[in-house]
Amino acid sequence: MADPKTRILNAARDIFLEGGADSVTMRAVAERVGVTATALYRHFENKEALVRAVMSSGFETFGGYLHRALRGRTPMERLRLSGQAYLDFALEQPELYRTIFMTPWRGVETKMDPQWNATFQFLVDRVRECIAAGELKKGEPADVAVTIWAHVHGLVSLYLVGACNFTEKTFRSAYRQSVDRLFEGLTK
Amino acid sequence: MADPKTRILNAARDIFLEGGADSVTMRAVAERVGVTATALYRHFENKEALVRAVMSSGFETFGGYLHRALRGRTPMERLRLSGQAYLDFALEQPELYRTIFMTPWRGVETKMDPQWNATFQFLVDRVRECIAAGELKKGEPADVAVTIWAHVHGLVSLYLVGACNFTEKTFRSAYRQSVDRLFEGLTK
DNA sequence: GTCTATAGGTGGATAGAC
DNA sequence: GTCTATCCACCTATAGAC
Repeated sequence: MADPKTRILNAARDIFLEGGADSVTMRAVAERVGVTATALYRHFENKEALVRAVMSSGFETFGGYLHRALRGRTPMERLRLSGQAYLDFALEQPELYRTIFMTPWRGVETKMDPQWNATFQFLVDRVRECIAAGELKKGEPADVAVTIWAHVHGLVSLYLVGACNFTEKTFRSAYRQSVDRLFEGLTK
Repeated sequence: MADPKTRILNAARDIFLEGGADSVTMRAVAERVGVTATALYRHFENKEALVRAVMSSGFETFGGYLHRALRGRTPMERLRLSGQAYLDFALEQPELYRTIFMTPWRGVETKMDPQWNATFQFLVDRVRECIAAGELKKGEPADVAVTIWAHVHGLVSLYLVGACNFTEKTFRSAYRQSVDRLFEGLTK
């Protein structure tokens, strides 16, 4: 924690989580660390580099959530846990979720593309093994994965944008119900 | 068109559609109209009022798209056309779609709430008449409506955020395919 | 590594003349 | 209704002393 660069990164991440991307300014980050804004430039080339570092660490956080799903013992349980992890991440880290999944990526995309692909690939793998096990209808795993991802993302993002006047608890139940409805069509 | 207020509103809307909400500044709008920034304050109390007017007109545009769906002759056709209209709006007015459906509404919500509710109610009505006609499984219309809305919104917003490397054409086909998959579970 | 001083930019908003 | 002049707030970033 003595490492100045780490302290800056953590401060930037905290500010980001509290107030969104716009509230991350060199001044604000510096103030929280307890230095002046110019000091930051010793550790990050410019603001964009700092924000990129914050996002990258956020993506790793997301990856950690997803990874838990691999504890499941059967393909279907791993798929179900993936949906659970996705929901948990969205509700526990809404600002991160918003930035990763609800904001157009201008300029930064090349840097983040591998992480995006890895995420999607994870879901495709979960779907593929369910199809192989005969638990899901036959079909192109990537297509089915898009359907599932879009569905859970749609639910989550409508909730986060404030479209439904749900409390978190009622939303969790609506989420489960809606995903179940989708799976009625996907299973048989 | 002689009406200065209308000219200002149109200029603001154009700038908004071209560059998103952030690019709407009093200076930029004034320049396009051909006046100075201070002149705008004769017609709009402040920037927020101007942006609110832009959003409100955007919502009416969306309403126009949806309204076309009522031309359908059967409940199911009206529901199908609603999905079509939603997709058309998203692809033809992406900046508007992003703002209405993908941006958290801080402060402005009270003003827009009625329009939000009207939109959701429209979909609930389409679902209800399909259930009544026996075309959709029995269930709470509002719940089913959320499922459908979330699904199409999820597809559209993943596309708009750049998550899938689809062209518009391949996306339209993926959209149709995914919605069909959902309806396999909803119909029977 | 961090500071002070400072340059240079964008944006919202008001006062008062015309 | 529109202008000029102006203020204020806030931002990124650099130069050079310590």
